[in-house]
Amino acid sequence: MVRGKVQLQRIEDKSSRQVCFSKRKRGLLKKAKELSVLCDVEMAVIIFSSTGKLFEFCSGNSLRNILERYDTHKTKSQEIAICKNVDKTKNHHAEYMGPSYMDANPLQMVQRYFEGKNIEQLNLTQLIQLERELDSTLVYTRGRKNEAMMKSVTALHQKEQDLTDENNLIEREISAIINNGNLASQHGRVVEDPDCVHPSPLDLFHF
Amino acid sequence: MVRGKVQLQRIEDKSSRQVCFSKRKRGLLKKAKELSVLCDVEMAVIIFSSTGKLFEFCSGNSLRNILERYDTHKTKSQEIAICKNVDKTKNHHAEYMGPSYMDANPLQMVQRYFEGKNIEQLNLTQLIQLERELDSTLVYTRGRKNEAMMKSVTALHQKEQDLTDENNLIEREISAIINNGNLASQHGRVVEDPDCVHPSPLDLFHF
DNA sequence: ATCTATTCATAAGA
DNA sequence: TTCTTATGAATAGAT
Repeated sequence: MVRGKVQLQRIEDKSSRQVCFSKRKRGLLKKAKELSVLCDVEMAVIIFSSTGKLFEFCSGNSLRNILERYDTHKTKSQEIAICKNVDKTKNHHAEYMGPSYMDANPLQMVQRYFEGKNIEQLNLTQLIQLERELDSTLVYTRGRKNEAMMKSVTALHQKEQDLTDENNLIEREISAIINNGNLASQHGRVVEDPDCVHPSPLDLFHF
Repeated sequence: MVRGKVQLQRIEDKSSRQVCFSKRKRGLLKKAKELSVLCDVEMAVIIFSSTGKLFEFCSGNSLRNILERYDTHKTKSQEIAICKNVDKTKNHHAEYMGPSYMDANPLQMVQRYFEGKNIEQLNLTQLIQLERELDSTLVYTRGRKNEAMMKSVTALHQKEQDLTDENNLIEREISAIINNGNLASQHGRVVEDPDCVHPSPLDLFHF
């Protein structure tokens, strides 16, 4: 940006690139801190240098918290949209199922699993095992969820196809009726009112 | 930073703060892009405005990938080494604890949570919710595990220090004994066999 | 690492 | 919100 502005492309010389990284990283982290303080926002910056070293900044005291908030935000906004669509089409999915097991806090699930034992009391070996199991279960659940979503999508496509076929059929029937009507008119020499336009078959459907 | 430099503190006027946020966010994201391109680094920026809106930047095409790399970086390298040490040194952690809750298949946990309902029978809405809850629980469990690991490490360091001190003490005692022995030999004019070398004090310990 | 000529970012005002 | 502008900041290249 100085003494002849630089092009926005990878600096090929390794040493210059390293120097530039060092300077600009400092600048960026400074700007990040300023933004978070001046404007009172929650934010995180994660940088992996080309040598694999990690640099980070976060506004509060826990980057992990921000990542969790990010996850929540992302999953919520996505899933709400998907849920809405799915539930609109297949709303027997959204039927009332008695007291929802889902209302429990996630931790309550673990505690129930450990038959009331508080997670704080588990030792390291137990925690490692629990982590591994939660991970597998999460992976499995994701798989099931994706499968369920794919089924929904397939079902929707099928429904779409069926409706399209039905529409075509009806359209053809209507055309036939109209044509018969025209033939009948012509045969009976009935003069048509020019202002009276036959509606297109498609106009019969409300979109 | 201009027309009288600003103080690094929260801008109290809401409107000014909003304007500042908008401008500086743009600037920061631009700088982030420049850094990632010029210096060819992997990076992510996550910003939540005070109104809760999410803004993000990432160098590649998936912020999620970067977050995973972040997790890996933070946990794996540390924990593998720690796990080995911990279970070797404090293996009362691995002691038998009666019928292990951990022996259950991860899925059994979920099924117990759903009171016997098979996960295959859950609908999409339930699966999405379950996924979210497992995710939170996993994050929480990881946090607890890391905490436990850090405690173990601290304890190990202390133990290491204690052992080192003890070794030094013993070493000094042995040296003293050997020196006394040498003095005695010289006084009694006993001819030493040159092939018979006194072992170093350290050789008394098996590593 | 330090210096300096430039370009960049942006606070304030319109 | 957007534009303009004066000025402080950032930084590429040199040392």
